Amino acid sequence: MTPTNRISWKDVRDEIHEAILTGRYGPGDRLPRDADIAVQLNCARSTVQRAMQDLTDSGLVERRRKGGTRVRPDPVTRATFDIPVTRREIEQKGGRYGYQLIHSAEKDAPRGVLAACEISSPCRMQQIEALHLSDGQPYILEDRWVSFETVPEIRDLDLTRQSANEWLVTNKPYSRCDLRFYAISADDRTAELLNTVPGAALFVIERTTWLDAAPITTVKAITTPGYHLLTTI
Amino acid sequence: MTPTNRISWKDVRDEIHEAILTGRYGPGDRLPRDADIAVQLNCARSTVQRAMQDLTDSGLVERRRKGGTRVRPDPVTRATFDIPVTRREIEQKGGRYGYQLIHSAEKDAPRGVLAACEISSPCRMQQIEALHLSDGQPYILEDRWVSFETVPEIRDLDLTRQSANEWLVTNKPYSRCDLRFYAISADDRTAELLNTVPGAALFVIERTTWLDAAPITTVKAITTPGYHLLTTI
DNA sequence: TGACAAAATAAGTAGCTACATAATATCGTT
DNA sequence: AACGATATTATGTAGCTACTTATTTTGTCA
Repeated sequence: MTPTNRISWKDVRDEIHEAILTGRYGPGDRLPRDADIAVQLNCARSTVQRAMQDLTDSGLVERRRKGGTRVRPDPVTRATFDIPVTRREIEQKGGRYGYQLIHSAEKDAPRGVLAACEISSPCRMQQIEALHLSDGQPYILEDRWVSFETVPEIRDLDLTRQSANEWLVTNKPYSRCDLRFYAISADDRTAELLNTVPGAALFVIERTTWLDAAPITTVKAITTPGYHLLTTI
Repeated sequence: MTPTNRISWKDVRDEIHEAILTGRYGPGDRLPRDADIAVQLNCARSTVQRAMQDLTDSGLVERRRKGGTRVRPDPVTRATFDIPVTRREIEQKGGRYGYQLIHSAEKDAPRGVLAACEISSPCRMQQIEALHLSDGQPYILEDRWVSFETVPEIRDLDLTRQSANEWLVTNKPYSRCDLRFYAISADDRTAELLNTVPGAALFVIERTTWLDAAPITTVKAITTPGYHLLTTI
């Protein structure tokens, strides 16, 4: 008998979450200590600990040694996004993926790129412009700069067949990644490449990756009008 | 003697991460089972478990019972964003916060709002338009719809002094939150309110919150030109 | 009163055991 | 060979103990 009357850490988490939702604990309030909650809910402290860790990760509570656990006084909305390889993103939406290299050349990295990579001295990098297509229509225009130092192979890669996006992601794992989201107005050239009108509002995903302190690549992914980025549920 | 030669789960995580970075395990490869790693690194299986959980959360590996652990074959960039209350966001950037109610009235919720709230039948809601200012300059224009059913108090609130953003966040915790990011072109009215030119590209953060199945509010936060959203490090 | 040292406290971490659960692998039967 | 029942396996979870660490509180002395 006794059909799993054990309580799971998710139960504990939901219980506490519920108590915050119903206002039993408001922003800034201190929660009972783990050990007391454990006794009250008849479970082990480690179970409460796991539940609390989850609530901390989701930004709902703050924990400090000796200070105890309290509901965050300045609630934040914490959201997680998954940004897949562009090919997969298009295929998952049911589109037929297409790829087109526009341009690839060695150049002096401009100021903005150096800043994104957090390097101060001038530097030559490989600039790659490419278009990702869904069902033949432009989907994302990527403007990428790749560091020779971290990715020497980039000189000899055939980027007409495989995108740098895909090659890098499978061959150059990173230890740090910064993302920036913003909007730009399409200039004439961008508009033409993306098959839209100059001045159109475009959503931009900018990403820089590093291996330890060394920058790998920085890329500006300019999306077509109507592009929405959603939280992963 | 023996000055903490115990190995931490973060050490284990970094060790495995390192092994993936250096290519010892590539996308799709299967890692040794937890127990073996534990023996190899001379720690308990629970320590390896914790490390693996962290690597799973960051999207680097996949774990399946009996199937074992493998490096994700389709690597994703997983990013976390914190979106604070607008007042705090402005203050943290060193700006002086200002707030201005533009308009508040009961209305039939339009299609888009109903869709965002995932409700099918027509519904009356409170529409609130307000402007958040930084150092007297427009910063974010918010177009908000609040459900009477979940938030009956909204009828009697004085929104000329306190923003709905702030009131809701401290008084109506949510159990679910969806976010959408995209870009729009400023129409004449938006441009005037945000003190910019019609056609300017604006970054939009749209957010809908629920308490269980019941929608609380959906809000379109239209930012001023130049707004960037960064990952939290 | 103020400053500093010592004690107390609550979370964090590591280790162990035991059992649950979900996949997969195996084997026997038709 | 195809199928289904069964065994095996690797991760998931819960409980316990012991110890560590950061932080606050208390206490003592100048």
